[in-house]
Amino acid sequence: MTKPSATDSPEHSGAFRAFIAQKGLRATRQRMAVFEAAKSISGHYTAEDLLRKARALDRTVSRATIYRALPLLVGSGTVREVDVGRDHKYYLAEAGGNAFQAQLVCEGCDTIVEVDAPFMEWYGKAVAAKHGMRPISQKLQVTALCERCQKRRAPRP
Amino acid sequence: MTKPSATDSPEHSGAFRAFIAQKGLRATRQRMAVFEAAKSISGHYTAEDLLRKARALDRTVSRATIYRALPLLVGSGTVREVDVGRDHKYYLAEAGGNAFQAQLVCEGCDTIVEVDAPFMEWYGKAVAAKHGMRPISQKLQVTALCERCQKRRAPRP
DNA sequence: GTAAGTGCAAAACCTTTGCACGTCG
DNA sequence: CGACGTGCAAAGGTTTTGCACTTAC
Repeated sequence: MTKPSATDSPEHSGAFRAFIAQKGLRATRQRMAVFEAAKSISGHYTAEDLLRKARALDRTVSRATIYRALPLLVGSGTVREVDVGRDHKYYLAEAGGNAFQAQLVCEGCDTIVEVDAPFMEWYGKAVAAKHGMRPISQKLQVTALCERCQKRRAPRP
Repeated sequence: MTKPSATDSPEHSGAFRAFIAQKGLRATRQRMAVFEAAKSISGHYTAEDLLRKARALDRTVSRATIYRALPLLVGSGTVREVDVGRDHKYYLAEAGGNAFQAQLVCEGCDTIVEVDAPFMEWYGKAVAAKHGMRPISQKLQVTALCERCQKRRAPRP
């Protein structure tokens, strides 16, 4: 049943290798381990999660290397950074389609749901333009309670 | 020319006094100084800014008191918290009209512009409902470059 | 060979918290 | 008086950084 997963396809690192080469950087063992780890995690994860995964591939990966590699992963489009104002940032493997996405965050369990919201992109650009500003990025975040958390916690008397 | 400002009207603290009394808390000298300071600052400010202003009114106000008072100011509707993912949070005296506002943030100088975006509120609620979640709050943030920063920094070769 | 990269540990940074003392009601 | 509030300073927790050693190219 398990059809060949894309996770272990070595050629997937091509774009990333090209990105770092073009910047005059080096494809070190640790860097590539972080890259592979980042691609292998599904859903949102923290820097600490990534460290664990990367260490499973290469024991020598340190926390500093994770934090130094993350901007490269983001810059190369491998990973997206998701900051929902929690104590730590989240990261997410970038899907193929680059549709603009909003984040639905459950206040009870911190679960994050990515939601396509193409209209937001248009709206954000319009707002920036109206103020004479050149738009760079936009972010819509909806805090809510998921079904499970609605039942678990009474909304307070 | 200077028409009587609302800043020094003592009765403006009424709502805040009622809020803390209703919670069984006390209207201490320091707490009220922080309140007055918060109302006197126009535009966005940090906790540190607030500390300076409050100390100008009452030298005994400490940083801890600022951080302990801020949730009360927010809870009473005196102040709005604005978190745009920078190193520190910003605060803003709550205006009368409670229209939903988006934040336009200049990436170059960190200036924040509040923009009315009532449609966003509706949109956020709809997104949450579509996923069976009960909406609590939403936040739209547009990162951009203001005119001055567009000229100052070349977009990098 | 040499400049970039790495691990380690300490630093940085805003914010929170423990404690003993003050003070509002 | 007694609980709530305060100042001080130290702790917290993620991310960054300085330094000497490695390593990719």
